[in-house]
Amino acid sequence: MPKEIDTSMEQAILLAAENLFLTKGFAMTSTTEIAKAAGCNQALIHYYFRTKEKLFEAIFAKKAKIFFADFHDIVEGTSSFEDAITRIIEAHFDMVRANPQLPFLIVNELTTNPARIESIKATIGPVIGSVYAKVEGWLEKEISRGTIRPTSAFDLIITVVSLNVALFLAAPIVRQALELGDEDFERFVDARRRENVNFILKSLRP
Amino acid sequence: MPKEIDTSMEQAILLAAENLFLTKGFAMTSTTEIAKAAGCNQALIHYYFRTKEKLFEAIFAKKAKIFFADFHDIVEGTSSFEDAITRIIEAHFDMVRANPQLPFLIVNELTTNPARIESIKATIGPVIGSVYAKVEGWLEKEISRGTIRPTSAFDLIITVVSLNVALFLAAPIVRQALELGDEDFERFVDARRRENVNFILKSLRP
DNA sequence: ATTATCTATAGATCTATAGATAATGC
DNA sequence: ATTATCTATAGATCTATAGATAATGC
Repeated sequence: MPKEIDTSMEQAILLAAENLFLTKGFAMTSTTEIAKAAGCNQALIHYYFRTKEKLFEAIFAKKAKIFFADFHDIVEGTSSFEDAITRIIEAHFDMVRANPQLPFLIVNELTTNPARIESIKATIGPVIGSVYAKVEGWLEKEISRGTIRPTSAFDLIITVVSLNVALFLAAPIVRQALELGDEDFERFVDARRRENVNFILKSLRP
Repeated sequence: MPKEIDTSMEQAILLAAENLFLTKGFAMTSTTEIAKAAGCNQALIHYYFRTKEKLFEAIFAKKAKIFFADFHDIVEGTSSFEDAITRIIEAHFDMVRANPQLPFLIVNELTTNPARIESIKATIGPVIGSVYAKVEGWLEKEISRGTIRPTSAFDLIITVVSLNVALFLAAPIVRQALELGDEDFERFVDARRRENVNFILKSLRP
């Protein structure tokens, strides 16, 4: 027996707000617009969330957590180093691909409102810390074995995230500039997924 | 005899608007705010630029051109391939570093207002095309010589831009999360400049 | 005379709240 | 009784324009 879908208006507001914030950012989205998309009047948003800011924070915290987490599961069950690195790059890539507007939202809101960084630090700090420790352990072992060149976990992680995230930040631009249809665009993304893995593995050779 | 600095109010408005748009984006900046920063009243902005949108476009077109251009000069006077690639990566990096908020503005405005992409395509298209052709020529020669592994100019360019730009998009976040002071941050940026070049050169080995 | 700058204001938002009414749970 | 939803509106913007005044160039 599947759980009933929550059709409460509170959920409808959250969903509508999520979509709008993701595509237009905080400043460009009005509560009137959210209400219209959710199918209620504008006052109800304040009944449930008190302010637009609080509504945003509820969504942002949840989304940021999704974006930065999910690694614990991936990092488990490693075989060879190459395999482990490949899987972690691909997992990160797939997560960004499943939430393609999220990097934009995160960059946008953390840049324009730095105070938010502190508030999500407590949530995501431990996750990043644990991934970092794991990657560092792998690297040290492989470097001492001579199977890869000396590299810091810090630089490797920044490189992975940069390559994966930049693609989706630039996606709307690349897509329109190159006039790619849906299929062409998917092919392009697939190719870059392989290329990112390839690039990183090649760069790690001793 | 140095040329007189243009102290006209029109220039003051452009400058003030540039700073504000770069740090806060289009939507979050009001014309009242711009006027205050420029030292005039809000009506004068409309006297010179008619609408806030047109003022933004004047700034955006100029900045986007700076950002995408500047390569012609760099690409000239090449020696070895490795040297040429190194210089082009570093030149791009330095350009982003000199305009660290620009990637944010470009991503922000081209994502929320895709119509703008068309309008800057004519300006930057030729620049990119010429860089692309040059890089492609280099790659073909080196690949046939066996000095680098097979790679497309397209992928290489995307990789360079991704690594260089992502750093500055994430800079405010990284900086606050890691609690870096000005000096620490500069060291971090310098290290990444070397690492980006290093990473790309290593990845190109046959 | 022409151009630059100002004051004042219209008209269109937008967020948030007060207070009325409808729906729900005991 | 309590919770959910609505209507109406206050108060604070914000962009853009009209029309007055000051500065400049001939």
